[in-house]
Amino acid sequence: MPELPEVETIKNDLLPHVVGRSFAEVVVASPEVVKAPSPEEFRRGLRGQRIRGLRRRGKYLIFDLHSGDAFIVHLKMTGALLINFCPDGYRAYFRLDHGTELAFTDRRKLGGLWLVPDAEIIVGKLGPEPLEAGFTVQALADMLGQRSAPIKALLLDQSFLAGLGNMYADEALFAARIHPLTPARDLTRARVDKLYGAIRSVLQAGIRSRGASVDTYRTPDGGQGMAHLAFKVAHMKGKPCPACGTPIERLALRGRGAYFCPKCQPPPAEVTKPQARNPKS
DNA sequence: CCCGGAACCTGAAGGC
DNA sequence: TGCCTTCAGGTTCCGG
Repeated sequence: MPELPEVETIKNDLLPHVVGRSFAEVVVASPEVVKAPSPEEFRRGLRGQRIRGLRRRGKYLIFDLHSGDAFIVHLKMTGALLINFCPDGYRAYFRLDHGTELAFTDRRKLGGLWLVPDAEIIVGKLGPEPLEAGFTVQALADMLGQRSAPIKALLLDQSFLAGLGNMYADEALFAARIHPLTPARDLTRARVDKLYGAIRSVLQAGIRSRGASVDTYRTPDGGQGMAHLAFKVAHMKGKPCPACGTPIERLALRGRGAYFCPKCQPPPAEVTKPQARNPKS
């Protein structure tokens, strides 16, 4: 499940192979992965274009082209970009002018490819980058403001903050000792400070470990990341909390699994006693 | 504007 | 053994 550290790793690995190259051949094997324009316009429009740069924004991978167009990839859950290796069942295939081959694979076909005249059409609505200098602890405090949504729902909202996904959100909340259902506006400033540091440190650790290879995540050379080996709560239901030994619990939040330690991350008051709300009293 | 839930997609895993 | 349900979750859309 590529989140910020996984996409950052892929970007860094691909960078030396693609910058300055141009697309010599474009094959779309699964038309449904091309989101814009039409698959045929995409194929014709991308062919011949030269790559000026490659960057990451949130979980999007952006190939900036000399024409000003942008070729954008989102891997969603099961997508991968492989270099010089094209497995059966690939969704799209790209050959660059010096012979480098790129294959886009995506078992579940949730991922997407775009060719747009301006990258901002796709990434313009994303929130701030958590690892950039402009994202300060005061900025986070201001963003949380009077929001009543559960803190974890906000952390997963890409227009709120770009790049965190389910795994790293759970890890950051554990590191900051915050229950995932805590209303954002109920966080004390001390908690916001801890959360800010936790978000940045779990993402930086994830990048250093080349991402987390749960499910089908692969680096462009087909290798795996090691970040999941350091996870403390994500996907650890029933396993002992590394801090206190209490079994990790899972609750459903917005259709996602939220993993947390019930002792280290005590629930907010309203969640503790839902049955106290009795109309007949 | 804000919030929550469903849908999309496919394969693995668990329960009975 | 086999069938059924649940889980996995990034994003978008819809309804209150």
